[in-house]
Parts: sequence; C-alpha cells; structure tokens
Amino acid sequence: MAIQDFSRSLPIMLYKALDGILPKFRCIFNDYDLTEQQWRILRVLWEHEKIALGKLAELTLIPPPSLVGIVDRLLAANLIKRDRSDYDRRVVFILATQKGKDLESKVMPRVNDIYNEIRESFTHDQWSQLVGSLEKISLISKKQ
Amino acid sequence: MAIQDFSRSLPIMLYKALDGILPKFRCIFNDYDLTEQQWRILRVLWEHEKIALGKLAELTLIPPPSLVGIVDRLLAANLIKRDRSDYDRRVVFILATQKGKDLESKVMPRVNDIYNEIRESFTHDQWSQLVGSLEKISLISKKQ
DNA sequence: GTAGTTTAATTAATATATTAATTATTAATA
DNA sequence: TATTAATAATTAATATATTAATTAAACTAC
Repeated sequence: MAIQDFSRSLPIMLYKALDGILPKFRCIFNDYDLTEQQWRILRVLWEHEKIALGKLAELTLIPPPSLVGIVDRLLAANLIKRDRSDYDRRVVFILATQKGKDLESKVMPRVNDIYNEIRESFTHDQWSQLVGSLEKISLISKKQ
Repeated sequence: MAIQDFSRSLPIMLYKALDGILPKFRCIFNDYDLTEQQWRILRVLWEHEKIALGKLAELTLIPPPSLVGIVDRLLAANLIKRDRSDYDRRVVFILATQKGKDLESKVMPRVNDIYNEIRESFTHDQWSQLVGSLEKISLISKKQ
C-alpha cells in the first residue's frame, strides 16, 4: 500500500477539523472570560446539579490532573463550589454557584447558534454518517 | 430547536475520536522516546529536506510559539538541525540529522500498520464521506 | 534613502496535557 | 482485625497550547 500523504492521515484531519471550528466558539467564551475547558465544565454542570470530579473528567474529556487546576481557577472566579462526599470521603463533588448558573442563559444561545450553523451546512444523511463514523473511531482504543 | 446533548456536539465528538486513536500511536512513539508533536515534525522532515519554521508549523498544525520549544528539544536530542536562510535572514530552516532520518524506517512501518487497521474498518465510500466532511469542517473558520 | 508597515521567529505569561507518583480512603481477604 | 489491594483525588515534573508582546529583517511608499 502506498504511503499516504501526512495531511490526509486521520489524526491530522481530526486536528484540522477542530482548528476549523474552535475559533468560532472561542470568540464567545472570550467575551465571558472563559477558557474552552472552563466552558466545558460549566456546560456539564448546567445539566448536573452535583457531579463527582471523576465523572466530570469523563464527561468533559479533561484528564483528572488537569481538571484539578481548572477547578481551582473556576473556584477562584466564584463560578463553582467543591463539596466532599459524606458517604465516601475520597469523592469530591463539583457544583455551579449562582454566578456559574447565571452564565448559561448568556452563553448557550450564542453557542447553539454556532452549532446550528455548522449542522445546517450538512444534509441529515451526511450528518448521521459523520456522527456514526466518529463514534466508531472513538471506540478503537477500547477494543482489546 | 432542542438543546442537544453535549456529548454529541461536534467538538466533543472530534475530541473523543482523537482520544480513540491517539493511544495506539503513542505506544509506538514511546518506544523511540518521541512525543506526538516531535513525531509530527520528523514525519514532515522525512518528506522535506529543508523547510522553513513557519511552513513546518502549518504542516504539523503546531503553533509557532510551541514549535520553537519542541524544535529546541529535538535539537538537544540531535534529531534535527537549524539553518538560518541566507536570502532572508528572518527565516529559519529546519532539517533532519542522519539520526533523525534513520528513525523513519523504524517508525513509519508501525505507524502505517495502525493507519491501515483503522482505514480497513471502513468501506471506501464511508471513508471518502468522512474525509469530505472533515475537510469541509476544517474550512469553516476560513470563510469570512 | 528614510519613516512606516509587514513579516518570521522568538519570548513571556498563563493555562492545559501527559505520565508517574502520592495521599487518603474504602474494599477485600486471610 | 490486621493486611493487602483497589479507588478518587491530588501533586509533581515536564511538554505543549494560547495569546500578546517583542525583535530583527525585509518591504513600501514617499
């Protein structure tokens, strides 16, 4: 099999796709002094009143060692709270403060506009094909 | 329009896809004491005898400020050389050393095996659909 | 030919990723 | 129960990303 062009390797294509859409979102986050990772954490907290740090790492795709520092900074910005579990003292729950909750109505509409703009540039069939392929790829390292 | 599940947002799906395949490649790079970014630079140098740092940043998708430090470390490992241009003293060319060139025959076959393994889990049609969609996404921030 | 502008690389400051080790707690087992 | 093993969070060390500012060189217009 012929050696493929590096620019058409799957990792590079995925990185380039991210580079293509992230700037649009970053413009929005920037207006609220949020980094992309901070946004991801708040985004999850708007759907979960209370969530263990490990579960938060899983849903945000942020590795736990990174998460600790990001949580520290969100704490300093008074956007979230820490709350150690009474049932299992190893577990730390993360919750949004009122200030953190209030951001949802400001940020989400603008973010959804971008989501829709992207989504609408594909047909329904193209989109479900894409979603299916990406899900398949994300499972590759899971099979033994 | 209904608020979509965060886990099905395009950025998260792209990140998850990367998380699905990168571990397979990292195992290989690890055997040669290379980081993923160092590998990307060498990968490009195996196709370009001599390349300006700016062009290297473009092809590897590594931002120039990061590239400076990564190049420093590859230099320390004696895998590449710096060479300032005589025609334009602002430009710095990067070249692989013999030691850097020698890695190609060791790393590329193993990397190509993974590429092929992934590629073969898709039909030709699915793959070209995927490539087309990713290319389209990567152009989004380019249009005014 | 000089002032102003652009460009390529770099530096600086801060945030995040990666990997390994550590701490505190809980679970499991002899 | 004492010991061992497993788990959740954290720390540590290093590498990379992001954004803004800087430096040096080249270009442009006057």
